Amino acid sequence: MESKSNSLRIPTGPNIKQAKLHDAERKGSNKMVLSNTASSSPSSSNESSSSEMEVQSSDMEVCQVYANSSSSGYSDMQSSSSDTGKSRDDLSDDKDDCIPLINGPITLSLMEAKLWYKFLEVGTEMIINRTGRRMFPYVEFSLRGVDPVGLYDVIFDIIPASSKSFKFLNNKWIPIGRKEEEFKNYPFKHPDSPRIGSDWMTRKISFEKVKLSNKPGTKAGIFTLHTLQKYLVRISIVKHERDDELSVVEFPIRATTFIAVTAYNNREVTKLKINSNPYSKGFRFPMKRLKNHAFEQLDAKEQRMLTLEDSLSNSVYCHLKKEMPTFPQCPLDLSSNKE
DNA sequence: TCCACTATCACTTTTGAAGCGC
DNA sequence: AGCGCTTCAAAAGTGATAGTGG
Repeated sequence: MESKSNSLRIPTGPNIKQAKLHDAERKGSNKMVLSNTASSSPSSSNESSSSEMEVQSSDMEVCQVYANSSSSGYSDMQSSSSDTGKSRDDLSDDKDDCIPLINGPITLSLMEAKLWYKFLEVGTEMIINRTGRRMFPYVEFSLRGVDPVGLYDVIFDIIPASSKSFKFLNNKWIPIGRKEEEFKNYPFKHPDSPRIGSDWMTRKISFEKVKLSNKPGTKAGIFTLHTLQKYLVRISIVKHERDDELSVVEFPIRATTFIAVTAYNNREVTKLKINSNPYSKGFRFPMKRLKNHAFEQLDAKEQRMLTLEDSLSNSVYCHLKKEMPTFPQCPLDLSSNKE
């Protein structure tokens, strides 16, 4: 077990506990709660003990999702994403979605579950490239039910979600053939690991800076994936026991299932990313870009032909207007638009 | 010809150093 | 000297797009 590096291997063997999760699931939540039950499953321990293990779609059904009745929408995304130093009381607004047991079942509350589900409904795509591309949405969660004085590592991993590779045909992803053999990836330990349980429970745990690549490498926090294959995120809570042994509870998060691509295939995914990712604000007003660049390169006749109406009818902005007819529900951050 | 992939572009946000006042 | 605030430029992020190559 390597303690200093962020790269490590999840131990295998009888100490691994697969999180046994209920099958209830409700959508529309802005947060998702995964909870293990008190008992571990011997039959599942062997199957889940290896990071190389392939998780079939049926395995994902063990994920439990509780609903959050308070849906905060787009405006909450940025405010919640950057705050990792909240006190326990500050996190108490999570209680509707958690089983607030100390020393009881471990509970993991995924933030932005509503956003994750929006992507999941259209088929989440994550861009991968040579240098590594960040995930968006990224994985952030709070933890409950761990031993307050126990020492824990929190580990992020990406595992296959299907034995197939996929192709985008007729506006949907369809399975074709078998997937390629997986690259060797090492689980990524949270930089703050190890910490005692009470520390983990009083903060949001974020893996914002994890990157996805299609070029094999050994840099911590960059996962090498195959394009057109389906993956999902698995979080492991590793407890350091007294006798130097480790016990692990794993949370494969079905809502994070995505297909790795080098360019977006589904226009709906692109629109969702532009709407919700702060770095993509530059694409929310395509007329501005058109005016500044391509438009200037046209001659006068072409400029006249390319009217405002024509360009708007093909723009992302137009799609947004159709989907968001009432201004207050518009996800665009108009206040930050200098023009 | 098709399509996955790459490099580059213009844009925004984030970050950190520098400057300033108290 | 130390602290807090503001400003500004560089770095790092985004999707779009044209070109490349298998």
